[in-house]
Amino acid sequence: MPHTYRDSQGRALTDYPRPSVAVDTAVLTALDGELAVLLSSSGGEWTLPGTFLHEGERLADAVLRSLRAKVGVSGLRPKQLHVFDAPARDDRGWVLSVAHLDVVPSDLLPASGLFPVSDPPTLKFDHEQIIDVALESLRAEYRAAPDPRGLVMQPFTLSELRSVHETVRGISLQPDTFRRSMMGALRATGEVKREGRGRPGELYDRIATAEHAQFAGTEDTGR
Amino acid sequence: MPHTYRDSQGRALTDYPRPSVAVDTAVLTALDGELAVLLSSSGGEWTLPGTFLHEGERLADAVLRSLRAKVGVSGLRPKQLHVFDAPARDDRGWVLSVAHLDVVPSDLLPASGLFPVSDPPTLKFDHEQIIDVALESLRAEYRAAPDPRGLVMQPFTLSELRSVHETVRGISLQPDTFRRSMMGALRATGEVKREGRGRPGELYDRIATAEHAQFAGTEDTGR
DNA sequence: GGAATAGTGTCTGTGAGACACTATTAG
DNA sequence: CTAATAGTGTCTCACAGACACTATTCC
Repeated sequence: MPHTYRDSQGRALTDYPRPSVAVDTAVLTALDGELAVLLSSSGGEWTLPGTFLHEGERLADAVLRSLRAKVGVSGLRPKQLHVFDAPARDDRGWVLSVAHLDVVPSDLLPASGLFPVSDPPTLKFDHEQIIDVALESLRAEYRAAPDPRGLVMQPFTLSELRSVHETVRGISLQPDTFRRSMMGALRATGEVKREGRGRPGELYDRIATAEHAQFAGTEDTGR
Repeated sequence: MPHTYRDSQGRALTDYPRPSVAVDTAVLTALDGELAVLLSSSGGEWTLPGTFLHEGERLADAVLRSLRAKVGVSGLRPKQLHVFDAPARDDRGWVLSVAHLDVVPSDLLPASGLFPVSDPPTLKFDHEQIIDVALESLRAEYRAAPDPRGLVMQPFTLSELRSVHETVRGISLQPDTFRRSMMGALRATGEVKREGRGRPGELYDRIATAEHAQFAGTEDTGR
């Protein structure tokens, strides 16, 4: 049994007031050409899925636990975003919230809990702010790599990849510029995808060792 | 007196185990053409200045309090970086640390506590990691604006500004490219600075309304 | 004058952005 | 054939990077 630490006044750390620490996660996904966020409703109010941090637990593990419990999804990659610390942000008491982002293909999520990020319901606490930060973070990730969160099944055509980028960034992109900006980070499989009319698209994989692709993108102004 | 919240098991938030929450701050400054970090030594070990979060206190205020107490500086702008949450990171118990960055002109700091970031002493906890994150964050800020942290006294010449950028980024920059990249975010005062030999430099202010200056910079390869 | 520092003219290469063109499929 | 989708050629513009030049000061 380890000794309990005592400070110069002979008090243990637990003799001082401590906050509760929660994790709250913006689970984002692409649905019908729009980004959607997963919400749960408790007591007539909408919130992001979250939980309190347990003793000896990592923040990322608390996120995974809360998602398994509330949504039944696992195997994700939580990314820590920001600590929300306004003393009165939670009416239950002194609660810090460590906001996280995670991304899941929409078919693993319950459709009933998904709301478009462009028009979510009113949320409790500071959860609307969390969604804003998560959105900005996700967009930054997709500016830097072809599909860092695995929203497209490999292999994919450039149309499919572009469609995901348009969804994530909320704008339409020019096919030619998009193609050229991505090619450096993709590997051709040699296969093609025949589907419907038109010339079949070539299929690509992401290059694993990707310090690549400073993709900046181009808004399609609709000429 | 407000009611204490009780959950479905009739327990208050404080009936569950909670971590202590600390703030630790990498206070960076420019000293002798190098970035330096402020360290304090307690019990033969070097650490970043930090403190425990008090009840009802904002994280940023805890940072300011710790810097006033340990360094006697105030009026800074702490930026939250990341939560370090390894359960065993602090041998005193379960302590989360919210890492922060702050930047202070070196003449306000005790020279005895300043160490070059390129070669710091061995630090306790995960504080070396905090310095790394802080460095990256500071460099990103200086890539985006002329002097976001006020390391140069206004008005300044382009030489002075460039010198600060070279210090922050740890490389030397070409005067011509640097000048052109900065001009869009500066306002000429019409004054000049006469000092020593050579043509006097024109003096500039930062443009306050700065959504400006996507400065990327140029390493001087030493032709 | 010479040395030192500040600032400009201008060429080159790269890459985003845009538009028009060619290529390959289904029907 | 036409319609539809995929992909390329190439022009323009902006800008980083580089080098050489001019400008203004002190000594």
